[in-house]
Amino acid sequence: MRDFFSQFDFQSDLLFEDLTESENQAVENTMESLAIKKGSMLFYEGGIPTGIYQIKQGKAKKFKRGFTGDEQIFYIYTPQDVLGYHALLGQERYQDSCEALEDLKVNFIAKEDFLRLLREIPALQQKLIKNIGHEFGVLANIIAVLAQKNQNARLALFLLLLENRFNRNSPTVKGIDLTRDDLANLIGTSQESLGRSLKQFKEQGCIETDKRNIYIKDSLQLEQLLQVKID
Amino acid sequence: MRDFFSQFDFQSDLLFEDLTESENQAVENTMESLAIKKGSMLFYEGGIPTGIYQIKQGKAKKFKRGFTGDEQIFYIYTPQDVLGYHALLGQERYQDSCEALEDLKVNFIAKEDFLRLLREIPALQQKLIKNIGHEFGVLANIIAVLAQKNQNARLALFLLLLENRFNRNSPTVKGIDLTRDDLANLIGTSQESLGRSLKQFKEQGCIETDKRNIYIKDSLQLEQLLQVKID
DNA sequence: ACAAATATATAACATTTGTTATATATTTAA
DNA sequence: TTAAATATATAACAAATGTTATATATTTGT
Repeated sequence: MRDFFSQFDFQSDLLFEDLTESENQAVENTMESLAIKKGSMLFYEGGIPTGIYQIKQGKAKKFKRGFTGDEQIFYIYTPQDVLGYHALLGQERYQDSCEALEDLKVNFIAKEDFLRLLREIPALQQKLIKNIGHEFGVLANIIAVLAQKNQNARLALFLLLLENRFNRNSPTVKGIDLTRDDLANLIGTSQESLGRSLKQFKEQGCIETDKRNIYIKDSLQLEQLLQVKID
Repeated sequence: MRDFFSQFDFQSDLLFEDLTESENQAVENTMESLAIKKGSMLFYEGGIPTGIYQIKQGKAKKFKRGFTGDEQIFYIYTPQDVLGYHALLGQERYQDSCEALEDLKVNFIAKEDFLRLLREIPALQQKLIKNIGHEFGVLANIIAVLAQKNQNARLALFLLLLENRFNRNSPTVKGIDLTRDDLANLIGTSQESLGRSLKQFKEQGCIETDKRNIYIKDSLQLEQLLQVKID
C-alpha cells in the first residue's frame, strides 16, 4: 500500500528526517514561522525564488498554466511537505505556482540560509538530490495515468491518493476537501464531467459526499477500477 | 519559436556546452564510444545505474510502465542529448527505461568518472542541477497537455515538437520517423485512434505520409489546432 | 441575518475516443 | 526471393467525454 501510493507522492515530508540532533537544531534555527491566508500565493511562475517552505498546517496546490492559460494542478501539498527548492537550487525562476487552499502555517527558510544548510549538512544535500530524482519519477507516473486511464479510473486513483495523503498524519478521517474545480483540474476534466463521475461513484456506493467533502466508503471497488491490488 | 518548443525540450544537449577547452578535454577523455543495436535497452526501470550516455547518432525512447504495465513514452532523445544522470545523482535505481529506436552510437561515461567530473567542474554540476529543474518543468508541461488537450491537439503539438527536435541539427528534413505504436504511446491514445487523426490531418493537407514517415506540410494549421502562435 | 456571489448538481445533446474487425502494406528471417 | 510475421489503414459501432443550459445549495461580505 505504502509502496503503491509512494509512486505518486513526492515524499518531501521526509527531507528533514534522519538528521542528528544538532543538525536538526541548525535547521530549526533558520526557520521563520509565517501565516498565509487562503487564496494567496506562496510563489508564482516566473517569480524569483527567495527561499523554501515547509507546510505545518493546511493544504496548498502547485499548478502550472498550459500555453493556453488553463490551470493544471499537478500536486497538492499537505503538512510536513517541503517545497520551493527546485528553482532555488537551479538559480532560476519558479517554473510553477503555489497557492494556499486554506489558511496556512508554514516555516520559511531564506535562500541563503538553506544553501548554507546544504553545504554544512551533506546528508541533507544528498537527500534533496535523491528526492528530486524521486519527484521526477512521480511526474512520469502521473503522465502515464493521465495518458492511459479514463476519467473514472483517474478519479478513483486520485481519490485514493488524496484520502491517504490528507489523512496520513491525522487520527480522524476528514474525507477529501477540495473544490470541484480543483479536483477537476487535478484529474484533467471539466467540472460537469467530474460531477457525472462522482454521481456514478455515489450510486455504486464507493463514496459519499457532504457539502464538498468526499468520503471513501468502498476503497476496494475503487481499486478494482484501477485494475490493481493495493496491499 | 525556440522559446515555445523549449517548454517541452529537456535541453540536455546543452550540458557540455560552455566548458573551457581543458574542461572539455577532461570530459572527452572519460567518454567511451559504444554502438547499441536497435531495440536494445540502454537501461531499464529498477536497474542499477552504471553511468551516463550522450547520444551521438540515432534516437532513443524513454518510457515507464504504468502500474497496469502499459508503456508510456515520455521523451524521445536525439543526437547530443545526455541521459541517465537522475538515478546516478540520487544514488538510486533507474526510475524509467530507455530503448534504442534505431542503431545508436553513444558516448558512455562511467559513474565514478562522471561524479568526479562533477566535483572537479563546478560549472558542470551547476548546469546539471539547473537542467534537472528545467526537466521538471517540462514534465509538468506535458502533464498539462495530456490533461487538457484533445487528441488532435496533442498530436499536432507532438508533430511540431518532434519535427523540430529530429531535424534541428540536420540540414535535410527527414520527417518524423516513429512507429505508429510509439507515436500513440507518446500522445496517449490507441494506434487505431491515432490513425484516424492522421487521416484527418492528411485530408486537411496538414501532413503527408510515406511509409511510416510523417511530413509536415502546413504547420500553421497545426498551430491553430493548439490555439497558440509559435514565433 | 440577509442578499449577492460563488459553488455544486444534473440533464440533454454533440463530439470525441475506444474497440473490434478486416484488409492491405511493409519488414524480417529463412 | 518468398513466406511469415509485423505494421499500418480503415470502417462501423459502442462508450466516454465535452458542452450548454438551468436549477439548487453553499459561502461570503455587509
